[in-house]
Amino acid sequence: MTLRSHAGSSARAGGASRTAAKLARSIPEATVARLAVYLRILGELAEQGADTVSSEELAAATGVNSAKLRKDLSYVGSYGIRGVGYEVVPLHHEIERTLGLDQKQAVALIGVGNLGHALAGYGGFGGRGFPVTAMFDVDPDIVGIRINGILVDHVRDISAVCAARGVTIGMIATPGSAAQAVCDQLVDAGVECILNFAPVVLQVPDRVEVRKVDLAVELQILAFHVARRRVAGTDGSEPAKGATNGSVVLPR
Amino acid sequence: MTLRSHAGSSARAGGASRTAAKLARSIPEATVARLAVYLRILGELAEQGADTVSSEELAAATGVNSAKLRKDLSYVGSYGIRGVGYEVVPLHHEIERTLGLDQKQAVALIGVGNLGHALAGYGGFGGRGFPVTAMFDVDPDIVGIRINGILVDHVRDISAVCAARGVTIGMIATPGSAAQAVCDQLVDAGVECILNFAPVVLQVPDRVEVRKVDLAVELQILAFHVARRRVAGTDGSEPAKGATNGSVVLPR
DNA sequence: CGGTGTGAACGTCTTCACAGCT
DNA sequence: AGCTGTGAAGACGTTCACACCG
Repeated sequence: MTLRSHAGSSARAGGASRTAAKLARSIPEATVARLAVYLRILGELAEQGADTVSSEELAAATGVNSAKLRKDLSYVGSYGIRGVGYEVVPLHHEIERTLGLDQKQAVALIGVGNLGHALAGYGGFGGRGFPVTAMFDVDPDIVGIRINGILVDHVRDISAVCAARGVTIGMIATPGSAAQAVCDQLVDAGVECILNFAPVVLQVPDRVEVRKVDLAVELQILAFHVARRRVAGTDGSEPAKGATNGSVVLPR
Repeated sequence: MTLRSHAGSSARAGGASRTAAKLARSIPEATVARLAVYLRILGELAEQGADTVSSEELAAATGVNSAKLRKDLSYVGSYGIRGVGYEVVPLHHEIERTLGLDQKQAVALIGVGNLGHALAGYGGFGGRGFPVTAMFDVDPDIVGIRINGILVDHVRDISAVCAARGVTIGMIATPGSAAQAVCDQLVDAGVECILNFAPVVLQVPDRVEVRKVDLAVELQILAFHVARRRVAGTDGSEPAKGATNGSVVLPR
């Protein structure tokens, strides 16, 4: 079986999308990530009773430029009214459908240590269509307890439990040393999407999608920017409105 | 003061890099993120006593293709030996210097709830040049306790304490409703880099760099891929080795 | 010969600018 | 008149392929 490895902070590695490329509309990965952000703001606007938003307003609230926002929304369809803006509720609904959030995804959490506890308690999951449906650990003090009503099972039962409960997404929050073995079991259970918090590059078959969240990497990227400012900065010169290239000046 | 907002999952919004663009070497943001990954693997290789690695080997271990890896490394300088590979220790050292990791960064953590606790206990920080030097919360049960030897202060003292301890990076792990106020105080204290875990788009002055880690967004992106497979997938057709465009086929 | 370093080609994402609808 | 939707242009990042060096 061909293996594909995954790296980078929150990076995708590639995959499908050759089949039937012309038949269906195709959405850039970058757009998908932003749609999720628009969705949250639209939800807030709906709660506040707003009927419509202009691309300019929604762009300001989500921190993107309005042309990009309009192009992003054009991928989900034409839900705007020219001269007026977008209808909040229909647009919200349509983005949800586009992201596939109308079907709930059962999530498994592996590793119930510090981070795992935090993830288990994170309200943004269950409340937003991602009920944590299974939990696993190896620590005998943790296996058998209940968190949010979910029994923590032993890691050795990952395949059986995940398959039985129809888990579609796995979150790995184990130490790095255990991550690959846990990942292999998830793959055995048929899980095809994995969110990896462990600081290792997982090897998975081509059909499995891995996203990585690497806290140390995030800090290192910020450290780079701090260092850059130390030398290049201090001059107070504004980078000119709208300067948005991703490059950066080296410390030396 | 001009405000700039930040959105997206782990996204940068733009900024500097117009000044002296030709004078210093310029590193793409995407490369910076990967350098941090190479660094970790190089550390492991060094521990195992490896002297040299080829681009092919290091690429396999970090999950990127070898051409990209060589190009990335060319930004830090020529530390490879043709016909042999890269010397592990000198390369490791040089990447550290390039990322600015030779100078330790004092980190402040705001919000010591579930996630905050996990972040405080995360070994990858202190051990890797990012000592958590200050912690803040509003909960009277938490203010005053010590975690890893660090006293948790009240959020109202953010500016004073951060300025006094030379904090350069702030991590916001508060509920969304508190995040902007906390962020404003960090900015007042002179902090210019912020890692935001709260599900809000922070408004900051141009000089401040924000990175966002949004767990709900990560899951939504994966959900999108699950939904995509449900319709387009199931055909088992391999996407052809090396297919790596970021596009994706819509559920409908 | 083997593997790095890099110009050039390619593809993707972003921005611009305006036609066209309400 | 105002704002969306989108082709076209531009910037950026990735991949290719090979010259060059050890």
